[in-house]
Amino acid sequence: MKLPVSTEWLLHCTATLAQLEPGASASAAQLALYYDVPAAYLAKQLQELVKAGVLTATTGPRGGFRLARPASEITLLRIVEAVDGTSAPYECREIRQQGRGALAPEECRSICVLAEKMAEAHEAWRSSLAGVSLADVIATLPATAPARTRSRLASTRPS
Amino acid sequence: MKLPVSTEWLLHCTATLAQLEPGASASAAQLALYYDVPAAYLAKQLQELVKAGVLTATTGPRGGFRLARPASEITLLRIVEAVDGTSAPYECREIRQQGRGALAPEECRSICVLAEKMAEAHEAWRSSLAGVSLADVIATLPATAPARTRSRLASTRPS
DNA sequence: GATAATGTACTCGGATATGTTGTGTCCGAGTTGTTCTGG
DNA sequence: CCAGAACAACTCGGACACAACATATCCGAGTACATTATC
Repeated sequence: MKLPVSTEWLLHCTATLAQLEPGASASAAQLALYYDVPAAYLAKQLQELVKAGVLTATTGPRGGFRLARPASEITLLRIVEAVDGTSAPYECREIRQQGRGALAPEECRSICVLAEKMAEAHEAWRSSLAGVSLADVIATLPATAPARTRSRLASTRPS
Repeated sequence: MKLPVSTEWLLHCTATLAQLEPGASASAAQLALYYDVPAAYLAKQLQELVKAGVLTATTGPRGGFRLARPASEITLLRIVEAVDGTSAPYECREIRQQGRGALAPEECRSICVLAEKMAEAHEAWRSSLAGVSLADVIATLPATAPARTRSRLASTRPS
């Protein structure tokens, strides 16, 4: 069970975008320089966030990505699931109905206990992440952080 | 973020072993037939559980695997982590200290907020699984289940 | 008949191929801001 | 000086290789039981 490395990139990138002035945007190249990560791959992942409705993208000069919603409405869960997918890590394939020990179908009307417990654990994980928004994350930073972030990010803009 | 398919196999296999009489054991080949899964691969994974101290193995005829501890002391977390490893799915690589936006080391004395929240979510997941033991799982089964499991499992023994 | 040696069948354990998914890269379509030319 | 058109640079978006891990398989080392021969 391992999350893609790009998960960290996108969590930080969205947190960075949340510190921009309303209406401002940053390009994939800018963010890649800001964190020293592969630009093309980062762009590919940012597109996933666009599809998930977390970000919006504008093409052309001065374009880039920005938050599609207020930071307070974007949870860490939305971001993580946009990158990694919404499927649960444990997938019940009903092996209790296979092989010599196969149970009768009528005995399997209720969900397998093991699958249920694994699903509960996954839900606990989801709830934990759903309880934290980007606004919460920004709130923990020093008051001077957003201004510095904007300044340093602007220095990565070409020309 | 995806758990190996063998996770389901081993959860069911350990639950099956928990239904055996004290001292009895089942071989990898038996369990493979019982659930209709690849025997060699299942054996490989069962070895991981032995290394993790969840099971003990005895070689030779009438040998096989059995629980190394009482079922009440074996949590689902132990089993899952024995199969998949104990490392957290989110690995913080401190990208906040890289690139143009790199923070000063003295600003990074405390853990990154994002890494902290991801770790909390993982801990919620672990706690959920740590709260369920094999004994709890067995307790939810009908009272007639263990006897039937033993009977069907015995039918997979060779000769 | 009891005992000891022998053989056999079964068991785990580790070393070895293959497929799928994450990782990384590249190039093309589209849009915006700029520049140049003509009125 | 102003307006319009052409240009150029920057942007996203999707299509194309590479690598690592899960999956699947095989064969060898070791052990306990059953058998057999001997005393």
